[in-house]
Amino acid sequence: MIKKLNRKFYNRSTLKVAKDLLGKYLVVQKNGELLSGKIVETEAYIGYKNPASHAYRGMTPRNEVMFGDPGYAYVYFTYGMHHCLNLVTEENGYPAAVLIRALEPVQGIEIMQKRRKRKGLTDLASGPAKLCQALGVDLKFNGEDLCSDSLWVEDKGEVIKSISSSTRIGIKEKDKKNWRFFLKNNEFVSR
DNA sequence: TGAATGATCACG
DNA sequence: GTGATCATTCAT
Repeated sequence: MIKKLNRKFYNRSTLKVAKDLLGKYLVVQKNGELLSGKIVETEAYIGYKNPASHAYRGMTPRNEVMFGDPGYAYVYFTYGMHHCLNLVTEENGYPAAVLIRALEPVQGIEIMQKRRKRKGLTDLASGPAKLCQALGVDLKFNGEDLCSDSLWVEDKGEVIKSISSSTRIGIKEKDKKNWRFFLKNNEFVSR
């Protein structure tokens, strides 16, 4: 049974949402294209006290979506060339989101290969900026409603075997929180 | 290991 | 305005 995750799903503990998203399917529908992939790796960014979060110094024009209602997309541009996709969690006023770090490509693989200029499967969406390039996600998706018909997550009833966790990638603070989650022994996770 | 490449933010 | 920084990727 396939069902689109509703706002209630996102309005929960960010760590729970980050883990529950593994094995679900991210879908992007745009310009008549339908692209999707299984979520195999996520990271949690929670609250304003954690220096690793964009929300650490309070609300700014860039991160304001993180402070809003759950179930919306937070997309940001970084390193002068890359986009990253987050799904906003928890109640309005509390800044938190789950970074989607890697997908196993499922639908629209030829389009992804063309966008990524890569032939195989494992290199199409095995990183937060890679999957945005593959799916065509850019700043126009910032603030997009995940309960809409252009960007959403589906539960196909898939049962997850084993979840591993580790420290988050690419953040320099010595925060030892194991807030990165991924499917064990999955070949589509980053690096 | 380091270059690419530009938006963002704090500071003043 | 200015300068440091950056939840990355790819080629060397």
